[in-house]
Amino acid sequence: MIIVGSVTTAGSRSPRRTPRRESTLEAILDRAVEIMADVGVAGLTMTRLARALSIQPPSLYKWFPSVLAVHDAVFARGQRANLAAWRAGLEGRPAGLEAVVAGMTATAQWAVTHPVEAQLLFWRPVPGFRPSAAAMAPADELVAELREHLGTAVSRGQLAPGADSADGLVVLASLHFGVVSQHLANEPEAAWADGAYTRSYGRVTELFVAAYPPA
Amino acid sequence: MIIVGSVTTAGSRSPRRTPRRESTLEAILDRAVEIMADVGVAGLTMTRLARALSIQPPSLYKWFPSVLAVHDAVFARGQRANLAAWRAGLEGRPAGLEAVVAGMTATAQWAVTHPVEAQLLFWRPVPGFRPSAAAMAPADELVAELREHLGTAVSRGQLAPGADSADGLVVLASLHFGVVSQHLANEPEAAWADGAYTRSYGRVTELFVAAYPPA
DNA sequence: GTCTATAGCTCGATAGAC
DNA sequence: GTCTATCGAGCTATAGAC
Repeated sequence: MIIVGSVTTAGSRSPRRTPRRESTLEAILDRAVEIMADVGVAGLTMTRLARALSIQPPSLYKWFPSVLAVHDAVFARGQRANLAAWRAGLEGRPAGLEAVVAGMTATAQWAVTHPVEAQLLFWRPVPGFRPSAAAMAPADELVAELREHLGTAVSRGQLAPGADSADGLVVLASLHFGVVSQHLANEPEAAWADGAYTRSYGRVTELFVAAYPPA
Repeated sequence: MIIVGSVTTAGSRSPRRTPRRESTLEAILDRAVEIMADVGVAGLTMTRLARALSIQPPSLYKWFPSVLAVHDAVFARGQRANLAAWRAGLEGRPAGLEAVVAGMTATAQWAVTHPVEAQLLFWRPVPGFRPSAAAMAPADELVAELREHLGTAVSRGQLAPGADSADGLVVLASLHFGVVSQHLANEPEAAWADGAYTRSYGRVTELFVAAYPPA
């Protein structure tokens, strides 16, 4: 009775989502992230995870059908958290450019404080791992909301037309992930306020406005 | 008699660098890169490498003392090639901004056409692998030359003062690696002219000029 | 849902013959 | 500088008792 794999048995009458089960799963994923922080994102194994949980490896297969399913679950939880950070960041901000700036900054800060998840989400460091469509869904939502706010910014004259096009997203993503990637690769230990790259994150939005200057 | 490891025995009278030996080493590294392309940068193993070379794993230890030494050799060769690409790119260009643009574009193109080496050089995808100082040396040279050209650009009034500061390098690196990282993570198969990110690489330098506009 | 036992594989690396 | 043989370890995953 596996509920975490990509295929779930429709119509099963087994209890799938009890609070108890949910919190156990969370604890397992917490440990998995700790291990990835220790030995690298690609270094997670069922044996190591079991050892960290003080259980035997076969017991893990009651929760996850394979080690890649664990990766997928960490990935999915990371995407949900990143989306939540984005939404929390723009909460209370007026729609448009201000919301974009606040939201992007919030996701950048989330990435910096969650380097393991960020590597898993934004690079491809694990051979053989392809995130499931369900795990990717929050990312699609985030992009849709971002694009909506960019459209608002354009219609309010805060950005030039085209800022909300596919091209504009490419520019914004390059600027954003440029800072995040450089931080993760070169000074992952540094805090947001201390990192050479993160410290100047504000330039990301400044330069994006420079790329799409309002009339 | 290992010559590839980080420690070399000074004063040995054995032939260290015959052309024959050199070309064998190149062939081994070529295969290593092929394997990394297949199974991921972190998926290189001595066993797989030996299999690809149609030799037995113990034979490999005559050339490399460990699998991490192979990683280091691929890394070192990549850094040398990247530096060569940079220098070839700015050859014949006038010193200053034009040279910076040409050189950066050339290294970006090198990275896109050598995704395996680029991942190894610019991310940290292999648990336990730390490049040796010798392998890093070409990167330091490149940065020094880049900084020199930025200084020239400033003194010629092509960029605002500060473009050649540590801060300016941070901005330029973020812009540059933003495009490269997004390309490698999202559309590594796409050619330079076809990729959504690489196609607009020209914006990198445009935006850098926007960040440090001449008076 | 935990365990023991185990199959079957791959791995890094070494010893030592040729 | 190639090989065979081998050690000791790690790994994924399954079978089946409790």
